[in-house]
Amino acid sequence: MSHSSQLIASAERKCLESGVRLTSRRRLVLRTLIEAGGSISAYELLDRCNESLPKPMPAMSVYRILDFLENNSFVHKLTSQNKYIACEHIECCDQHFFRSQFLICSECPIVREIKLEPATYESMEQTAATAGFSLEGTQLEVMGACASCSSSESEP
Amino acid sequence: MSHSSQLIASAERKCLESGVRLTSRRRLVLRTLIEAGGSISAYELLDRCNESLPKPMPAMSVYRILDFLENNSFVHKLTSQNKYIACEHIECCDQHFFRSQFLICSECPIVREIKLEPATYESMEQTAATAGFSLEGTQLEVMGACASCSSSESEP
DNA sequence: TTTTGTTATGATACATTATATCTTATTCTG
DNA sequence: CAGAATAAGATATAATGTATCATAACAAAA
Repeated sequence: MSHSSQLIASAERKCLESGVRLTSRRRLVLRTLIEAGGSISAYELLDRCNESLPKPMPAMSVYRILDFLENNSFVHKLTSQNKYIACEHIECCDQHFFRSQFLICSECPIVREIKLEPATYESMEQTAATAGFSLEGTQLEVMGACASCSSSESEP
Repeated sequence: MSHSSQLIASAERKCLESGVRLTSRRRLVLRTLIEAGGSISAYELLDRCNESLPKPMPAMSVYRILDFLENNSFVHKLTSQNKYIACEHIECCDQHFFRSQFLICSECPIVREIKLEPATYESMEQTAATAGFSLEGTQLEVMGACASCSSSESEP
């Protein structure tokens, strides 16, 4: 069973549990995004989906489906990039019980979703409090160089 | 002297020092953004600028000018919002010597730019390192409720 | 001070990202 | 099956941002 099929199966299970429908369109969008292996734009995703459809789907559908997939934590929007990425925790026992931090490589398409350390979050929270702000379900997006890009940085 | 004039004067001084030109268009855009008192979109900014111009300026100009103002640290782009905001440190002795954290109120247009605590940054850096990422000049944008919105939260 | 090069802006077209809205199809429920 | 609810299609348009070529303003050298 391929990696993506396994993830789709998990998503399927979660949908059943929560009583929402993972229709064939939604499955296609999710699978296509998973197989993209990184973040892509909604229109890029649309194009790739349409390659496997006899009749192209309108852009509106992709946005609606992305909405659904986001609400069900199968997909995240990288707001700083206007791109979308499959959640790295589709197979986790439960929905996200922690906050995410996205490490976005500025050289290549790699994006890693990692757990935002509670200590980091708490210290941000405290700083915010000094300005009278109380943070809300924060998704952190930070730029950087991934392992392979930072090692090949100074090559010919 | 009004608050915005004071800031413009500081910007003027900094430009002189670094040998770049704060032209009248650029001054207008900066002043308009300062007077907006919060974050606004490029087109909103364009419209407001055009109100004080005999002949409207094209959108392209605003984007170019925003580029200039960003490069000179007079303005920041809130990438998660596709909006722009005047820097809160235009009057500081020097260019940004620290990283910024933007606290964006999800209820009202208030945005506060505060210093990202080095400890917070370092702990993020460390977490990132476990995924092989090295962070690059990170601007943090987080959502929350500002002081006045969080206090009036449960009112009629 | 004219000429020349650089920087800034104008003008125009277009690309990209996203939403509104009305209609049709599909699926669920009684 | 009827009717309700949900999902998807179709179409139009809004919002955000960039490419590119032409012109204007300014600065520095001749």
